Amino acid sequence: MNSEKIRKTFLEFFKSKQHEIVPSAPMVVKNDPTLMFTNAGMNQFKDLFLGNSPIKHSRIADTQKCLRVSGKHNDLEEVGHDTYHHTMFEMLGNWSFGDYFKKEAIEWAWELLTEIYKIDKSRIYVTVFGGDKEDGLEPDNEAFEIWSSIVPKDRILYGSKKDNFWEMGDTGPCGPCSEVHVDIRDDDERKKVSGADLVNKDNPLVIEIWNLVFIEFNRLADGSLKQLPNKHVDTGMGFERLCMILQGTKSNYDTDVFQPYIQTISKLANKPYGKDVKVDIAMRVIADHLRAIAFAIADGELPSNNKAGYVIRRILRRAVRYGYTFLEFREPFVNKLVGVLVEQMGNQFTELAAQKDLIGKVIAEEENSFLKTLETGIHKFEKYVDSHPKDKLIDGKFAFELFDTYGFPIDLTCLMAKEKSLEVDMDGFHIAMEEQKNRSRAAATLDVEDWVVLKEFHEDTVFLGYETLEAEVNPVKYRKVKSKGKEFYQIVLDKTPFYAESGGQVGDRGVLVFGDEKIIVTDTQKENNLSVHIIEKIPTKWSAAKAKVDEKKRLLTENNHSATHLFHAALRKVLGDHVQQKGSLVDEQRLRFDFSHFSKMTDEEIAKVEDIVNDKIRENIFIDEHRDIALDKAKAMGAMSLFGEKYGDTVRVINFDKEFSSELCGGTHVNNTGRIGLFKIISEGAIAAGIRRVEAITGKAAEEYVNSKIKELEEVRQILKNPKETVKALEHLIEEHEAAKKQIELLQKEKMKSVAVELIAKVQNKNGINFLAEKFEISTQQAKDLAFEMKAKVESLFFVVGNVFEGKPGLTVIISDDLVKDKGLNAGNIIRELAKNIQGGGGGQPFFATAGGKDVGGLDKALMEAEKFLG
RNA sequence: GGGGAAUUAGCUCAGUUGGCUAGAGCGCUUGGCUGGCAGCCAAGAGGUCAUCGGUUCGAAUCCGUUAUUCUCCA
Repeated sequence: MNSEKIRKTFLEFFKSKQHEIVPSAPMVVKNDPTLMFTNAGMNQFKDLFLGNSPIKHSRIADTQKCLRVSGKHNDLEEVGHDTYHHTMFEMLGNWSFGDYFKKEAIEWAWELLTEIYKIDKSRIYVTVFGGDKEDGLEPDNEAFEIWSSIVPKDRILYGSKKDNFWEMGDTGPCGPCSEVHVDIRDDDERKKVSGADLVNKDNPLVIEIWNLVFIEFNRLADGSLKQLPNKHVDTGMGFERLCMILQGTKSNYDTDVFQPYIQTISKLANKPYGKDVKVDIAMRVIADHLRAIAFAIADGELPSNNKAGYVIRRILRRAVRYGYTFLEFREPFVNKLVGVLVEQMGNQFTELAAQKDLIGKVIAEEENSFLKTLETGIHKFEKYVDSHPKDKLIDGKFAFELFDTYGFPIDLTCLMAKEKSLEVDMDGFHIAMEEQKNRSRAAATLDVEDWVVLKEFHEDTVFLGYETLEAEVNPVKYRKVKSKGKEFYQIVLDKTPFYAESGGQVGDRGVLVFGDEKIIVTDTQKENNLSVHIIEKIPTKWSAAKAKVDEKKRLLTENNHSATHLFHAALRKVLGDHVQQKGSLVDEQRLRFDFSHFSKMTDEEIAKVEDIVNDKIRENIFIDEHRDIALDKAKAMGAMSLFGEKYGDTVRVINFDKEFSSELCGGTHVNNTGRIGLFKIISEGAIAAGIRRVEAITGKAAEEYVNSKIKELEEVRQILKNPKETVKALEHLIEEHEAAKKQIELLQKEKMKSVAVELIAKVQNKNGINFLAEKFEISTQQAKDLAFEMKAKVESLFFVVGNVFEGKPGLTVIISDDLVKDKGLNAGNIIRELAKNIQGGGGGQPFFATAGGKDVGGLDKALMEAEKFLG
């Protein structure tokens, strides 16, 4: 059975059991401060488990693209070394929200695996939760009973809290789970050791494929467990492992999911797969990481230097590093695999096919920049080795500096050390690393207390902000958050006029009035589906409240948001349909829009886009808003949707002239475009390969901007005495200025030359030294020129220049090379002595030194004194 | 969120304890030579040493600010 069929079979099976099949949520998570990437199938249903959102379908199944690289589930360093861990993987899952529980979940799992997929029953082992004293939990005998009616008791094992009690995070929904393991060893191996002894022992051939979680508790911040009102089922089956079992291979990487990449890599590297362990690992790492990076980019997460973008960068670099070290790639290569990836997965995940060029380009750019980083690291390393010729051990601190500051991988440092018969002090490295970790941990304490519930409420907060900026509302729950010594509260309301930050539009500010007490709302944010108002203090007495949004800020923000839609549409008209939104920020001051496009926008293109947008503004188009339209229908109507954005079953469509601009959008907008007033682009630039960023302003801000530019130009024109052609006049002026500057420099040098000629006559020969000490009214730079001029003209010269410039005395000493060598004269030492006379200090090299001082009166004395150094 | 670094000619980068008349290679301009794969030789142009402020007689160099970028950790 090929992988595509396996996936389809799973979804059809659960459809036949009355499950709603939903699409995969984006792999990159937005609106959740605790999570950067989807790391389990249940992520997109978190709000359902927590009771923050109402349940629409009580039975759901899907395949979810997941990424596990950081946080609780961290598999990154394992990937590639074994045959069954991945960064990016698909998780097949079925869910019950307060519907069926253990019995159906277990029976259906068994039916699908043995009846449909026809896995050999004798190879299956299952585990159930064995209880935990600390949490006061009994063994899960219920699950044991259900299983024992299906499988022999000797293949049902009790497991520990670690393996059989599933938790979402430090707090949140959790419960006992039951895992299904399959033993795919050869028969003679199976005879020697029972599979039961190898379950959960990290044996690559006795593996967990399906985890059935029975969620019935909520873990609170104090560590205690609270029974949930409803019981849920949450299951997850690793798609790649399932393919391995059904295709009879011994490694996930030998299935049709990964083989196409490995074969292409093998061809590019000109090395076979399966002959050398290290080469094989490298190929697996690259095949795995390629998928993770490409999916992330397709979801709109570009490699960058912080947060989620940085995680993507690190994954890519890990792939390049393995290719560099073990496959001897010296040129970018990962990007060459994108074509195979699109062929392989483009059908199921259309976002890949649609953005093939962009993905390839971004990866190639990243590879190049990392190869450059490696080069700098090698440079630093060699410099270190050269300056420590006697050492046999490379300082751990230096190795850490290379790693920490220049991003040079530690294993490469070790490798290069080995080539020079050196060793790296790994203990020192690890100590430095530990210090770094402690520092970061100490700084990252975020203390979130449990919610205090004021009113039982399990619906989504009703958003009133499309119609009104003021409303009577009821508080539902609140909690205290401590971060970096600052304390604030988050509060949830049953309904609210406050817009919570999302879709690029910033959150509203305003006030909540409880009785006669005013509480300021500093921001409104979204945590998954929850609208959270940030307040600095809670009211002394809880009651219904009057919510008022800061109107000025909101209206200005709306101007910019609507302008963003017009701009997006105009961009596609001018540049083409390859333009995809890659990021957007809209606040009361400006709008920022990132989009895919492969070259700099020309001045003409920018002008044209501005023109179209301003035309549309003047057309005074009324907003055409559709709420609660089915997603399919909205797309069929031609509304633009974004890759990497999570949409519900029903969406909101915003049209400004539906032939021109139609977008799926939850944000707030102007009633008609005329209110925007004026649209003006103020900057255009690149932020990554293939991604451009434009910033623009609207309304009064745009007017003020244009006026200030005009005023500036007027001022320039006035200064230039109102010429006919301002630009030409200015160019001419600058040219003249440059020429004049050169001329002055030249003249000064000339002048010093002629001064030097006159001075030659004054030079006195004493003890074979041509000596002269004179005072001038010249600048320090001129004194320098004069000194060097004399040095070129007079042999065996010892020349002291005293100068006064801007009221300050200065001294310059120059000595011919032969005197420095033969007589041991040292200008640096001499000037230190002389400078005392002018209350200054100085220094330089043996043949040339300068000094400055404060006392002009001492200059003559200093010049007199110079003579005593003649010896 | 916390730490470490970088920013010098069009490009890639040197520049030691504060004082080298701010440098190298590549590129560019001009002239000359030369049938040979990055031709050779000579001359030359090109710099707000990221920014603003401070310390100092003197700052590319030391201290602080801002901006941008890199990098590690969370």
